[in-house]
Amino acid sequence: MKKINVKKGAVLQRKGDISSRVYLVESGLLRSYTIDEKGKEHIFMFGPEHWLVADSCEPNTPCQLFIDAIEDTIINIALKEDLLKEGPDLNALLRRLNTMQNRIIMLMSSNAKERYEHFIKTYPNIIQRVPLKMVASYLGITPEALSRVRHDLSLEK
Amino acid sequence: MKKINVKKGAVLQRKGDISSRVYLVESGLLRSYTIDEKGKEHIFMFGPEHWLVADSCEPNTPCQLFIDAIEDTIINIALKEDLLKEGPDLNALLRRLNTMQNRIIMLMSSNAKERYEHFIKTYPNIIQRVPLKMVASYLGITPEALSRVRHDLSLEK
DNA sequence: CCTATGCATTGATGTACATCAAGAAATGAC
DNA sequence: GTCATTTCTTGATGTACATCAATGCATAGG
Repeated sequence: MKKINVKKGAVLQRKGDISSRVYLVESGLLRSYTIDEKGKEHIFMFGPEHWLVADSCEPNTPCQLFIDAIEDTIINIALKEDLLKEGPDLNALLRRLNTMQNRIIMLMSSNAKERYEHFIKTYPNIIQRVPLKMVASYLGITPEALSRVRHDLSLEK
Repeated sequence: MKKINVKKGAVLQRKGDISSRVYLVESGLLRSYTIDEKGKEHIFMFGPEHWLVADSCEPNTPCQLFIDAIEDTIINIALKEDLLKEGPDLNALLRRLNTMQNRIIMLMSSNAKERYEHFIKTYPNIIQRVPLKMVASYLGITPEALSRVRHDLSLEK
């Protein structure tokens, strides 16, 4: 468990790396994302303070995710093996499963506006800290679409 | 850990239930799915033999998923608490996280045809066992769209 | 301070997929 | 076997969102 400081923009892990590192965010903000064959970027998750950020790849297989810092960030680095040995935080694991389950359901059942409203409710503090185009990438829509959703919502009030 | 037989069509769990049961499939096929506010059904996952099927809801909160049997199925039922106590299968948990991560990436980056091809590659044995409309529901597209994807693919060869 | 780069917005157009509707084929009940 | 129900396909139309392009605003670097 090694504590380090990373500067905004620093890349901790690249797609294709073989790594079983896990990053526990103490302060700041990480993000994990992938780049598909068409060159498009998709944010998998944001990692604000107290979140665990990691690629859930199998041991000794190439990672699918890039991980980098959106803000200057202080992280604790651990290895999956070590976490597993010392008895991992099972509740954290369950919570993570739950988060991912919600995400999948949302991606399958919601349109752009619903996704945005859900995001705002679930992560009210993230929206002020990242450019909107990253929010769009997380939601699975384009920045243009997000801009229009926000415009429409502002009219409704 | 109780072993039971369930008939095709039997419902093991409903959305809104408070349940921390986990179903280990010995033979047969389960499915978990949700029904959204618009009344549309979305299959979250299929559970063929040796899979673990469960709602990843937090303890004592209502489930989001229905779980039922697509075929006559033999399952072992356990409680999450018990599994946690006796040291859960961590590798299975990691594999599950990986599966869900892949699903999220797929939903964000792939079109209907790519999703279908990915499904065929990943679950080659499921496709013969379920109606295509369930495959469509799993992929997040309509049965009509799936039918056309399959038609186009058959022409390509 | 000025300029370059990235970000957000807006409009015009394109497209993948949804929806609706009808018919054919398969499946199941009796 | 026959009838009813569900499933699958095909066509016509609709729509949410993507894409492309232009412009105004910030922000950062020299």
